[in-house]
Parts: sequence; C-alpha cells; structure tokens
Amino acid sequence: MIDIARDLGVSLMTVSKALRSHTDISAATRARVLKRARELDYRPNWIARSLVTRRTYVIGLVIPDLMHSFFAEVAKGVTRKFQPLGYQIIISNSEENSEVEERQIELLISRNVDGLIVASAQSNGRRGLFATLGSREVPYVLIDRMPSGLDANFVGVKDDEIGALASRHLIEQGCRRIAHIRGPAIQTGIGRLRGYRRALAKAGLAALPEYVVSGQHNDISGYVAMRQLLGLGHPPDGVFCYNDPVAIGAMKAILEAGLSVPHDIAVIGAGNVHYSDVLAVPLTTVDQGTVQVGTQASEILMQQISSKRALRPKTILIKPRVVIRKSTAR
Amino acid sequence: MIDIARDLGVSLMTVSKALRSHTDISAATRARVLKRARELDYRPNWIARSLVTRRTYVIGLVIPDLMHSFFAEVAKGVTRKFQPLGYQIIISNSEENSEVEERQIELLISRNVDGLIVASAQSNGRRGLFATLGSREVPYVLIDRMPSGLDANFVGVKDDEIGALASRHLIEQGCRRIAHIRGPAIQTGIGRLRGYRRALAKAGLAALPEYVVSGQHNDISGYVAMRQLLGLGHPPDGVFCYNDPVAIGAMKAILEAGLSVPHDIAVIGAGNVHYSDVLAVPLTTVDQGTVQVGTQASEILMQQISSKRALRPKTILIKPRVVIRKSTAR
DNA sequence: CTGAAAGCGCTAACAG
DNA sequence: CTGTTAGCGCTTTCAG
Repeated sequence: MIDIARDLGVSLMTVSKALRSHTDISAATRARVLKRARELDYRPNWIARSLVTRRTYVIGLVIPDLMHSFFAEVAKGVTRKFQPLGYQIIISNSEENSEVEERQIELLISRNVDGLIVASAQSNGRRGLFATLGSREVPYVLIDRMPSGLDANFVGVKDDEIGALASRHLIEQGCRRIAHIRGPAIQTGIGRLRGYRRALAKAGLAALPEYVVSGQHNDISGYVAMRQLLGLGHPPDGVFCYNDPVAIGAMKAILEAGLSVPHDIAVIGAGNVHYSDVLAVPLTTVDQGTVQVGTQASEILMQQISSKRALRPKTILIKPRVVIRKSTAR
Repeated sequence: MIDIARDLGVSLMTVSKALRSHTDISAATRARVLKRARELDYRPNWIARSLVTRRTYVIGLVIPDLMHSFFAEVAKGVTRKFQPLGYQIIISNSEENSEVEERQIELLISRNVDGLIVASAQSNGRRGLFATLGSREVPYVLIDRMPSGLDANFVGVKDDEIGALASRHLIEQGCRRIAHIRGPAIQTGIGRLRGYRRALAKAGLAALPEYVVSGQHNDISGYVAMRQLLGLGHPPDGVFCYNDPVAIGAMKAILEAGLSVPHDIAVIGAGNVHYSDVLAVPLTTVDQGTVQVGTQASEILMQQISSKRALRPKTILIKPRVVIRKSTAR
C-alpha cells in the first residue's frame, strides 16, 4: 500500500479507502489506485486488517468425524451458506474426544473466529466446553448433540423421537423381539435408547437387557454388536441401530450368517446417509434433515454475527421421519 | 498481557516471553505469569502474533466437493497430520468451479496460510491457478488432479493406469463389449478414458464411439449415463465407470432394468470408497490409495514449510490396484 | 535474566 | 474528497 501511495503521490489512507471502495474517494482516484494495485500484484493482508477491525471472516466448525457422511453433509451446508458471503471455514476434527475438542475451540477463539458451530463430542458430562464458550462472547451454535441443560443455540433432532419412531416402525412391521444396538453414552445415544425403551413399553413388549448392546458410531462396531446379538439363544427379529453406519455393519453380519433381512431380522437405522438406498438391502432409516442442520445452524449464526447485541438462544428441532425401504418390509 | 504485567510488576516483554516459555525467563517468574494468566482467563491473540511472526499455523485445503468421500478421506488425512502439530485447516469448497477455486486460493493467500493443498477443479485449461500460486511464495501441493505441464508438488495416481487396469480386468473377466462412463474433461477424466482406449486397443477389441458416454462425478450422472447405454441396440457386457459414485448409479440403473450385475453387465469403478463392499452388489473398483494422498501431501507440504528455501518439486505417484468384488465376478 | 524501542500492515476517527 | 494521528496485540531486536 505504501508503494501504491508513493507511486501515485497520494496518502496511504487514500489507497486504503480506494481499495475498499469507500464512498468518499473520487472515481478517478480509485481507478488509478486499483490499476496500480493490479500492476504491483497487490493483495490485502487480512491478518493486519483483522487485527484492527476485529473481524476475521472465518467460521469455526468443530465436528467429531469428517468421514461420517452426516457431518460431511453438515459441513457442506455450512460452507455453501458462508463461502459466498466471503467467509471461510476452519474445520476442526475432534475425533470424538472432548479434550481435543476443547483445545480446538480454544485455538479457534484465539484466532478470533467470527462464529462457531460445534457438534460436541462431550463424552462424559465435561462442562469445559461450556466454560470455554460461555466466558467469551463468540457467537456459537450447537448442532446434533445438545449437551444437557445448556441454554444455547441448538439445531438438531429430538433423539427420543428418533428412537421411538424407529422402534414403533419395527413394531408395526410385526417385530416382537426388538433389539437395539445403542450408540455411545452421549445425548444422541442416550436419547435414542430412551425412545426405544419408551416405544417398547408403550406396546407392552419386553425390553430384555441382553437386547441392548453397545455400538459406536461406525459400521465395524455395528457388525460386532450384531454378531453378539446373533449369538443369543433367542435372537431378535428386529433391530434398531443407533445410526446408518452401525445398521450397515449389522446387516452385513446378518447376511453373512445366512439370514435374511428383513424376513429373519428387520433392520432400521438413523441418519438417512446418502448411500442407504443402494445397499445390498436398501436400508430403512430415520431421516433427521441433515442438510437443514448445516444451513439452519449457519443462518442462526449469521444472525448472531450481524446483530449488535446477544440475541436470546434459539432452538430448532427438526422433525424426524421414517424413510421406509426394504430392510423392514415384512 | 498488559494487565498481567501490571499486576505482577514486570514488563510486558517478560510476560510475552514467559507465556511462550522462552529460555531466558526464570522459572519463578514464568510460574507467576502463567498463574496470573490463568486467573485472568488470558488467551493469546493469534492474529496479532501472526502479524509479526508471519506464521499463521493455518493450512488451506481446496477441494471440489466435501461430500465426495474421496475428498472427505483426504481431508481427514490432512487434518490428522496437521492438527496435532498445532495447525488448523481451512477447507474451501470449489464446487468444481475454477473461478470459485481461484477466488478461494486468493483469499487463503491473503490470510497468509502457511501452506496450501489443492485438488484443482481446472475445468478448461485455465492457467489462473498457476499464475496465482506461482507468483507468491506459499508452499503448495497439488493432489489427485495434476494440471498438465505444471512443475509442482503432486500426489496422486496415474489416471491412464487406472483406466487401463480397470478395462483390462473387465477383459480378463470375459467381457467383450466394454463401455466407459467417462468423467468430466479434466485430467482424471481424460486420463482414465485414455487408459480405457489403450487397453481395448491392446486386446484388439473395438472401441465403439457410442460406448463412451459422459458422466459427472456423482451417482445420478452414472444412473443417467447407464440408462443411455442400456438403450443401445447392442448394450455392453462390461462398463468401466469413472469413479465409484458413478458406478453405484450405473448399477442401480442396471438392476432396475431387471438385468444382473455381473452376469449381464459387469461393472467396475474407481476410488474404492468406503461403502463399496456393502452395496447391493459389492463393487469391484480400482483403489487409488486415498488415505495416502492426504497424508503424503501433508508430509511434503510440511517439509516445504519447515525448510528455509524452496525444495525442488516432488511427485508421488501412488500405484493403483484392482480390488475385486462381486460386480465383475463372471 | 529483564526491559525499552520499534514496528508487523492495516484502519477508525477525526480534521481539513 | 483527502490526509493525519493513533493505535490493533503482539514479537523481534538489542541493550542493560
């Protein structure tokens, strides 16, 4: 900028304003500045600019796993919303580890991101996250997993409802021995389990303890869990899986055992991942409006960023719905 | 920092050094500084620090599509490599649009990223990318798609080889009327097509023009393209698809038409995406070492970043290999 | 081991 | 419409 100013015999300030198309610079001057800037291959230094304006035009997105297509889809939604507005996104992978997550969030705050979208790993009720976020005045939106009792912006689904919906669907399909491959001990996992129990109770079906086995987030854990269920003296005739990857793993185990999905065992997942309908047996699933999560969260965040003062927290609950495919068609 | 210095009766400089564990600060002083910093909930301002050190500890990753699991996997590899080192990643989505791509790269450079990893969209031989990157001295690594004749760091596969390998495999399985659903007119698409032609020629098979149809990157385009092939008077008995999503779409079309994969038509893809083996018909594919792409690129970039002066460009070509599954088992 | 001076590249606020 | 002044929060010399 100094070079441009010198070459043109104007002040540095004039250059600065011209480059940003500030109103009170004559068209002629601006043109000269822009021309010279191009000639010199000038590029503004955003770091310096950010230091004074306190705006970075960077959004932090913290997710537990980029490969999980649910989060990839969310990430895409966020990108699509913010990128055209001149923002860029730092995507941090927490690897489902709340310490990593916390460190990443600290770093993002240190980088003065304009806003934060977080799908919290929150493995065991740590409140560090809240402490970190709450004490700073960075706008943030939580997605998918709502740490309990936190009064913050949230976009996601009611997990109980997913569990209840899925289990009820299995019941309606005539299943009577319904198992659940549950997720980890976080909100989503706990909520879905609760919904499952509720639906079974409501239908007067027994909820055998050995019918609830632990899985993780991925297909391998679903496979392992299903083998465990198959090993029972009295295997289930329907399985509600924590999510689609788990369900995919479970189906693999069932098919490998020479059994039929859905006739021997019906399977339902959650998440409606992109490939669910081209699987060996197209997977019935509970759709949780993945795309909306990203875009809605972005919208809320954008509002918070633009508004002068703190708005009161918004919660958007997306209505889950069953997408029926072959894996439960009995 | 001023507050800490005042409270402790030391200079700002002492605080700065203590916080960074600079050698020439006594342990006692450091402890006091750290303690007070914690009490005040001090967090360093990376923007200010970066302005003077010229290091941001941010890497830019520019990819055409986050949802494509190939790039998601690459992103994961990059994250896993850099995050533990204190770097964060800005992921830019170019949406397969070279103008968006260029704008994003400019922005990333303006943000003083320490390095860049780019899977270029480079739709039509635009050299803007090169001009932008070349003129600045930001270290960068190209992945997956090598803009022709560019002397830069590159990690990827030889696309001809993928095409040849895939086509040869179909020939070995006894296919004689081999079609190709080709990708877009970028390096990867062109290279794979070339390999396909070469393999057919070598085997003395006819390469009918109507057997090469255009797809894009996604499953929908594969579905559409396959329907076109099925509409021919003399449909093919083997199809080599540009990538796995396209192949998945193609298989869907074949199965819907009441035909069998692989008996009526064998299908092979490329990329070995994660779900390839749990599909209706497990998909034979050409593995291109996806994970390696991310990690190797990160390693090269890291070297460039740490080394004082420009190293000479490295090219890493990953050996593709056929992963045989049911979709070609005749 | 501690600190004073100078400045990274840019912009807000105010005067002319 | 143009320019001056005073930093943003931090670090790099270099001198005690």
